[in-house]
Amino acid sequence: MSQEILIGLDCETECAVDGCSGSDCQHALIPHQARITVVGAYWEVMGAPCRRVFRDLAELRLFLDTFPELMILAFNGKFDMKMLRYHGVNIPIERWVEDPCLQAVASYVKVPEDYLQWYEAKRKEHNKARKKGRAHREAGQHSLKVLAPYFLGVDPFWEPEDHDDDQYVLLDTEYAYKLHSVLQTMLKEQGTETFYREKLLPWSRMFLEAEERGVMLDMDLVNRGAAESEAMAKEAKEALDKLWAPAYAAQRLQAKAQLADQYGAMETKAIAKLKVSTDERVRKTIEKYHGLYLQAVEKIEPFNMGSPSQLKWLLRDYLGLDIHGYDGKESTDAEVLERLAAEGREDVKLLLKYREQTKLASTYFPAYKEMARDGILHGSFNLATARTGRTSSSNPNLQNQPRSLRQIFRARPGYKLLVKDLGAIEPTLIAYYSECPVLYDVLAAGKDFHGFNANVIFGQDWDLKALKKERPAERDMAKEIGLSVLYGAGGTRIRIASMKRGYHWSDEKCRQIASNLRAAWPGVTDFKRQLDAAARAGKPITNMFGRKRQFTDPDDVAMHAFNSLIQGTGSDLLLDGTHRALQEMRSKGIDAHLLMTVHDELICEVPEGRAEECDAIVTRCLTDYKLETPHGLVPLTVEGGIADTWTK
DNA sequence: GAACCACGCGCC
DNA sequence: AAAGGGCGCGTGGTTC
Repeated sequence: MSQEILIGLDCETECAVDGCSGSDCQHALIPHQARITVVGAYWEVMGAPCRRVFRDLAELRLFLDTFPELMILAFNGKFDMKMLRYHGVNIPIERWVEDPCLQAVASYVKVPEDYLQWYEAKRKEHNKARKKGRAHREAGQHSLKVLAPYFLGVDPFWEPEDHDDDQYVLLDTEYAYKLHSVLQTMLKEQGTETFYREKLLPWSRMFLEAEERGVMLDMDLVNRGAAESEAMAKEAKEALDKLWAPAYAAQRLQAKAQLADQYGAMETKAIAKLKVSTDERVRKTIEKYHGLYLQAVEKIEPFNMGSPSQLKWLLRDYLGLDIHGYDGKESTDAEVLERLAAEGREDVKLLLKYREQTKLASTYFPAYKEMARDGILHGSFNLATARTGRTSSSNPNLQNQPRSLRQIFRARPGYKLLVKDLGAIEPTLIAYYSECPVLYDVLAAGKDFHGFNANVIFGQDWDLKALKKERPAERDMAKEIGLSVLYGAGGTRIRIASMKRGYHWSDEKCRQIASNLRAAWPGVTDFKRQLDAAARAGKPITNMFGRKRQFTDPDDVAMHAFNSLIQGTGSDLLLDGTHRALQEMRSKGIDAHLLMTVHDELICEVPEGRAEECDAIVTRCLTDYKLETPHGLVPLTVEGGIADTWTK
């Protein structure tokens, strides 16, 4: 058997959409809207560098087929693999075995903040000097642009004007290849290599397949919904235009007066400057500036209710409304508008409706229409963006889809969607890490966590079993406040939550409630203190999956260490469980696919006939972690089930 | 015209 | 002592 050899590959892509001229065009990132211009390859034989450039993908395919001992190293390989596989180079995902980007994610030693800032300054300098070609975008802490100069000590490098330059693609590939061995040594020393190899890499492969599979949309619903939201937004706007016509007129008058002042001043100045001040010259000057004034009046923009600053003027200055939020700051956000609407402002109700519908009509429906190919939406999932270790999603972001639109996401014919989410995962993990006896008791005994908080907040001793039915409003408020305080919120947050519901509690009372809640979870408060101290001392914080994060700025620790640990662990637990479930389903010959994850939720597509079986496997894999504490195991729970669409 | 920022809002 | 955190995207508005 021939020995495996690592080969670094890097794809350069460009926008392949006819007539696209968008400056912030993302098409080069979307397989079916991109073209691969060139692929660079770099490897070493007995320490000697070998380089090769492929412009013909058939040639690359032949090359890879001919040398099966070549295993692939690629920086953010999910992207390159996706591009290559989409464009006909059918590389099995198992052949992608190294990814320096994921190594950098696993490493708790990061590129320092001041280096990033230095690089940022360099980048801006370069962009300014650039004559043509695309500007360089901000480089994140896990980008090759930053990692290579920092860890390899090479100069910052920039893409050439002609994008398929041989030298450039080879440089990229070589840096990725060399970065790999530097980081490999680092990860070994840190004890993070296993996390990289056994967790991040398999997860990234898992997302590669999820992205390739994509999720089916009900395009009839999309088209209907798009038309409907546009119509409703238009309707709300027209009604508002009528109600606010006097305000628009006033704004216009004000703008005209301002222009009159402005041009009047210019006119006076010009007349004063006249060398020969004949009546004729003066008359001409006046005519000139009056003409300019009239031109400017023509150009006065109509009132734009999409502009927060204009809205502020209308609501506050013209209508005389109080637009202070519960945090004391002026704003036109939903919180302020909802208060005004509750006070009976019909126009503000319409504005809220307008906002809601324009959000759908400008953000979500267009994305479905433009980004779905053949009715299938292929989002992208990123393991290297969120500092906590959560995944993020983009192009489009599948993790912020409005609940009201989720029926658009459907299972393919013959399949079902298996939608499962981890129940109260964050309180569960807080109980595990903090070993707080009270929190453990509430969760282990299946008591009502929010009801418990309601009693603390209202100073009552209500029956926990009956509270959900008898005092839903109080429980709902406790849900918001209790979780917030557990995550670190204070009195301000409580004031906001209570004022929203019509309470008028003093700052002092709110601070007292926050303090009472912290005292109600003594273990949590202690643990947070200890964790903060460790983080401030620069100690890397390790979670149960081997993910490590270090804080280098002691001032940045407040709340971050704790939230990062909890969020990151929740995310890791979901991904790990999902990955194991998929392996098991595949090993049983089930044609199951992951479609997406949303932090504590997964959506799989499973064959109709085996959906129950899959449900059982997923449920078991998500709950079989042993969350041991001195008081016993903290139970993990899973909710959700089998459906045709993404709804519960 | 491009880059950047603030705001607002969808989700967890 | 006090403090929620994490994302991506569209729009308006400013600046170079």
